[in-house]
Amino acid sequence: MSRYEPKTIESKWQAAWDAAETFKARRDPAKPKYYVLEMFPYPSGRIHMGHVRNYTMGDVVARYKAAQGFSVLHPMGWDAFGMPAENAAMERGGHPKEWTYGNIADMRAQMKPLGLSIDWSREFATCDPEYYGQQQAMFIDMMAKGLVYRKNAVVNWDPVDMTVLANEQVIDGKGWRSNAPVVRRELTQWFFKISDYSAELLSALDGLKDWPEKVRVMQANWIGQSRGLQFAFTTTGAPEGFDRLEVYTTRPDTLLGASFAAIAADHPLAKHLERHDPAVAEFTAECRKGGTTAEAMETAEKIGMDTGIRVLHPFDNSVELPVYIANFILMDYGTGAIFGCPAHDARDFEFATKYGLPIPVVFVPEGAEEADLDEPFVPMKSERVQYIRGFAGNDLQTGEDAIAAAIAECESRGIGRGVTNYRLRDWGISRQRYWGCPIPVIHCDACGVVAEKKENLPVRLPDDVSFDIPGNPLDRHPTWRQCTCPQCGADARRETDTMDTFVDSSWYYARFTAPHATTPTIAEDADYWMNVDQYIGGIEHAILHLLYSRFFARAMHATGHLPAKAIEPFNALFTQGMVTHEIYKTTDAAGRPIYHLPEDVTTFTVGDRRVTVLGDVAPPDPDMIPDINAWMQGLNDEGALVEVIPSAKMSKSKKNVVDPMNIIEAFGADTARWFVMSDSPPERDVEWTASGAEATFKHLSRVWALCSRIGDMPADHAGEGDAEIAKATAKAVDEITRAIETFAFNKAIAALYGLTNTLAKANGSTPAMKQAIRTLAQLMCPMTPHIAESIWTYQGGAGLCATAPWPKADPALLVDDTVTLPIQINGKRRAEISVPKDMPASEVEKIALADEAVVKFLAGAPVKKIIVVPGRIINVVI
RNA sequence: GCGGGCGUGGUGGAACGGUAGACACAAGCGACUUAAAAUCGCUAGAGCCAAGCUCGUGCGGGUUCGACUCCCGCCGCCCGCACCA
Repeated sequence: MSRYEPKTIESKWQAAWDAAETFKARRDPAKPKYYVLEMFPYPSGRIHMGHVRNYTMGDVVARYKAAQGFSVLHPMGWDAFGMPAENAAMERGGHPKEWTYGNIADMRAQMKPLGLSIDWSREFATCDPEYYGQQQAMFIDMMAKGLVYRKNAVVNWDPVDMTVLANEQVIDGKGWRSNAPVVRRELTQWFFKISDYSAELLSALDGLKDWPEKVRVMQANWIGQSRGLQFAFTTTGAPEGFDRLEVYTTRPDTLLGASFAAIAADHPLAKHLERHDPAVAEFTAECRKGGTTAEAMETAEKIGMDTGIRVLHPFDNSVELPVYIANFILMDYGTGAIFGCPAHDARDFEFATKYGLPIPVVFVPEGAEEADLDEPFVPMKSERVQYIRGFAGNDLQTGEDAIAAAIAECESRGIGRGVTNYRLRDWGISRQRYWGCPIPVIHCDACGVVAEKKENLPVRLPDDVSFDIPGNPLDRHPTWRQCTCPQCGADARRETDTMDTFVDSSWYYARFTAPHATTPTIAEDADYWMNVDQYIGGIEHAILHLLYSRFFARAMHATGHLPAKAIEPFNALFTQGMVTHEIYKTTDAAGRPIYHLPEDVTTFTVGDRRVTVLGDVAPPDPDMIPDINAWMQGLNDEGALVEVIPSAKMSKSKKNVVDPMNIIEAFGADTARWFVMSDSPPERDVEWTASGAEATFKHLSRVWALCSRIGDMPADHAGEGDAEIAKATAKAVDEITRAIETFAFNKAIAALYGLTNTLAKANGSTPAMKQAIRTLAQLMCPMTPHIAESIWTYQGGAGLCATAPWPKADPALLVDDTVTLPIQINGKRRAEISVPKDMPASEVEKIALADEAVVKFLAGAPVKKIIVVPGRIINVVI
């Protein structure tokens, strides 16, 4: 066996797998299926280390499951619509389509050398008309089911780029690209009725046992269920049509602490008032102005304006409360109107203090007397407090109990009703962009808004568009909008909004089960392959993508495109950590930071100091440096000394990136794959270090050398220790199997190091050594499939290692005949003994007490108690 | 503010309530070499320069024969949400 040359063997085995169609997913009723999916990439043009880590994890699972006898589906595609393609077209010319498909080709070419066990025959991009046409068909089905609707919504509008911006695209109140002040504008937008499923999306989280707790909690918070009372105040002095004011509260128990009511600036009453009163208009404009960012919200002062309108307290019509318009009331939560209870709500307290409103106390801490408050008293709802102004019992009780009693009491008095509210709002999917899935509807003067006929799908994006003028090219296309009404046949106009790209990624997992079908899915395929057994991706998609996918699967079931079992599409979810790297920084004369790529710096140790300098410099001879501080100061004065900032997510702007292609070029894919799986647990961040990558390559070279050495052994070499080798191998099989099952890839790799070290030191018989290294190859195969194939073949393994059944550990080899038991005296380890594994406890006890070291420690003291945990430990208490 | 998570050698990290620090990186020493690289071997939590002992998993308590692990209270860091009535 020659030297370890990853480049040669990796392309060789990739070709062999291709030729054998090793990874083609086949519907095989005789086998259990396993569907493993990594979140598909956006085709930016370059793969990065995060991709390598994500896809390697999926690949380990896929290859392992295949070896376990599952029929595996492991596909790959492209989340290909979206703004960057249009931005590129605006900046550099060209067409988003060419840019996108060019990037896909580039990225595919970068991914293939990783040797992933992907069924490439199922590949698609969401911008393929065959894909988005089926998405349009489902949109039409969803319209028919009432899951789609249009309404006016306030959006962030960029007046220069003439487009709607997402909240994340608004920076300091300005458009992220145009830098123009963003205006709030009301547009008619398309929505999916995800709110129909709020309760179910929440309750079904409990069933997702194999999802990270963190993600379930984040989703639950996002859906934001609350239970409260909705009721109407009677108003006085209000304009016609506003004689009642509906409010929602989660604290109806504090109703007798009400001192004012407040409405949002966008509340219908406020809007009515602003039309007739310039002062109100000025105030509501002020409310709307504030930034939408979190910090702006945080620091914004609470302001209000007394409308002069009064509401009557529902329990006592002689009590009148003023109605304010206030900037901290949100129109799209509850009813957009509240009653304020300053004593028990921080915001209401701040507001009441500012405007000199009364602060009536409803309850006090257990055992306390009523007193004026310097700050609001807001206990946990589970805390017991003494009610003073309760109306459903002035007892010592928890807020929870009081709220339930208050709702019941109000309902019986005919004041309002108990209501469950959700923060989750309907999903606005309209985008005024070109590079997205066209919404397949038609506007007809006679018939209104009508769905396109399915036989006319896909509604294709026109190719002849330009991006030299801001705005949506579909709007200004000379002919694309022209069409005929599917209902009456008259001339009509196409919708020019396209869908949010989150729609594209909300069902791609289902499409992979039948990627070329002329319907969105095919029942038999979806039935066989769904659900995704293991989904792997970044935590950044914990909320939106996963929640939308859960909704979409339900919508697909409701429209007949997925079986009932698939309404929760992802059985298990794993969120992997990031790949991080140190950041190398110097500063220019003006003190501005300059960042440097890892390959542009050199690090060495001088004494106990780690020094990083610019350039490819040879390490200095430590003896030549009499004064390290002076020497480093010198480097600093030259501008050569680099500041090392602790590891952070790889990002282009900080230049702390390592290009996977450079690593594959230098060390091969197996090294890259092994390294990203080693050391750190997969859910945590892993730090990429040059020395680590190099060390990995050295290790693989050692395995190669070991294989070579075993290959050179004479066939009749007897050696010794075959039993120990078999045991070590069995233990490794057991350990690695369990590690992979539990996503503890770092532990699997630690065990692989262990077995390799054992074999390197062993001197077994030739057949025993060959058997052991073949097993080692199989165990390595999920992480480093190429070198595994080479070793497997070289050592006489039959067929491909990738298709060989996973090794099983003989249980008899996993238990040792004798065990070493530590002996503790009063919980401190003092000695150890070796005993046969099934020796009765009483015998063990005797031997332990007779042990020389134990006798010495006991020094004749009486033994109070002795605990023998079989096979584990002995503890002597004196 | 609310919610979730984490704190172990120089570093990444192991450890069903049962020998803390597996495995690896970095480091040091040695062998081979004219030399270096590569390779191989050894050392390594801290302290008492050794056998051995003492102390050690953020801090303080508790439960237990026994606690990195479980419970209570602090401290620190990370992440998510955030004017949600």
